[in-house]
Amino acid sequence: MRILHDVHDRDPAEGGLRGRKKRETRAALVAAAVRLAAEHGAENVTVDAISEAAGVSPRTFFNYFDSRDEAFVMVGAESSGRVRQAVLAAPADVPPLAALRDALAAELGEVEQRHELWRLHSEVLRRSPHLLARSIGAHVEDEFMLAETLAERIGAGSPLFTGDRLPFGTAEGELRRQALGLYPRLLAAVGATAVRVAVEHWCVRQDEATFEAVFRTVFDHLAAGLTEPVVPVVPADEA
Amino acid sequence: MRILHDVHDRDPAEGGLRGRKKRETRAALVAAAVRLAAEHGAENVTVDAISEAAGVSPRTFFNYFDSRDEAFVMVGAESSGRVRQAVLAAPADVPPLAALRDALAAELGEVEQRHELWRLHSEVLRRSPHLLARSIGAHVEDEFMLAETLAERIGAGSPLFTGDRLPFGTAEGELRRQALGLYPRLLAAVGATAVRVAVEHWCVRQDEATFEAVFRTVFDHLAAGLTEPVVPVVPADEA
DNA sequence: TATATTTTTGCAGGCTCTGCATATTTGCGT
DNA sequence: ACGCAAATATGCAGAGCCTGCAAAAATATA
Repeated sequence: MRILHDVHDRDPAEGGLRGRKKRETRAALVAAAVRLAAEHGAENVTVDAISEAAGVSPRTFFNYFDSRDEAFVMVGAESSGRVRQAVLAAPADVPPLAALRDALAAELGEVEQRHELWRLHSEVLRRSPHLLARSIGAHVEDEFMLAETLAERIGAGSPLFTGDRLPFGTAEGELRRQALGLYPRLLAAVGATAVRVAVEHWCVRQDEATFEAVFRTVFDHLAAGLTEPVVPVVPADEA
Repeated sequence: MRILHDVHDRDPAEGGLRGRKKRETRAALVAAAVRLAAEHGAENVTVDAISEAAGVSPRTFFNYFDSRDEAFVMVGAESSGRVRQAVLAAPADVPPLAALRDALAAELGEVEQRHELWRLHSEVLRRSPHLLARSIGAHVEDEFMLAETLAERIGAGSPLFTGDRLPFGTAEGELRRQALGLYPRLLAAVGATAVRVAVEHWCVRQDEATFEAVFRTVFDHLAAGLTEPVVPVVPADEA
């Protein structure tokens, strides 16, 4: 099922010493970047400082990221794959939107507790809206891979799904993108948007409602066709 | 009703020579940037080249944009305001989602013909996915202003709407953002996402359907609560 | 151990972006 | 028309971002 595109298409789950060290270095760079940004403000953190904190040379930094800002934003890199896996694993009779909702909820629930790095990350994004914009754009690629997975889940039978990293921005990536239906694409994009809105809204009003409640409300709105709510959202009679 | 925040909060519709020249310069820079990018590829266009083509100094470029990429992305700057105006002008009995759909459709219809610059712009975004990501993030601010307008339209009665440029990334902007309800925020974000998906899908399959058809299909999906379509979207029996 | 492949690193150099001082332009009252 | 005040444009210096290239170090393989 997997397609080898060229020499650079190595096994992403490489188990050898090489792959392990690469993952460690990437994680170390992200952690250093986020921690330094949380302390000094993102715009005051240089590539040299991040590299030194991670124990590599400044030149190596750019072997891992295309720009400095990317290091501040690549915190949820592994989440994308787990969400796609959960979408595929959902029972067959669950409608697509619900499958997506549950997959996202499960991932967000885990992520919320597991890594304390996420708190710092959201802190950094709040203090640097410039990075929030960057973060949204950075996940466009994830969004399209999710669309492929949803297409497979629905049974649109995309034979193009491979599970490997999408060569975003390449001619071949464009070809695969073309073959995708409109509905899965929309579902993936709206799902990502829903998560973003829920997170933003909750970050700003943490004391008014739990994240789960906000998240569920958002997807209720979507399932209701975005009709105007007659009662203010999250009414008291929910209990 | 308007709130003066500080010295920099000038009248955006300034009619004098100053305001006119500023708008002209900004438009000249955007046009030069897009044209050069369409010809040589965005990554091969320097700030010096853009500035020279627009007839200003390189230093002046950065008085108008925070980064070089911003000039490639600021093509639809005036659209945002017209959409908000159209949302407010919709008849009172039109549901929010439909009002938003019609406002966006009207603007997209005008934009599609008026400026030939848009063709070049989409060309540039296709050839530089890096800029597509940037573009999405760049319109987060527009999205929030739209949310404010939708809140006013719905009658949630946001007394915070002022119509002026939102001071994005400032403490005061955060405060205004907090006071906004979840539903208008979601509606604005999903609307922007819908436009993006429709444009992306249509750009890639221009020969299969008109943009209006794709756009209408997307909003039909939204109104239907994103349920799985039983028939492939845009079925033949539509005619 | 010897060889091939991959990754890291240093270095040179161009480009991006900012702060500051200065010159130019515009708004406005006289 | 003239002059003052405010806004804008410009030049310059300097820090930082990012890339290509070639050599060195680390890793895989035989």
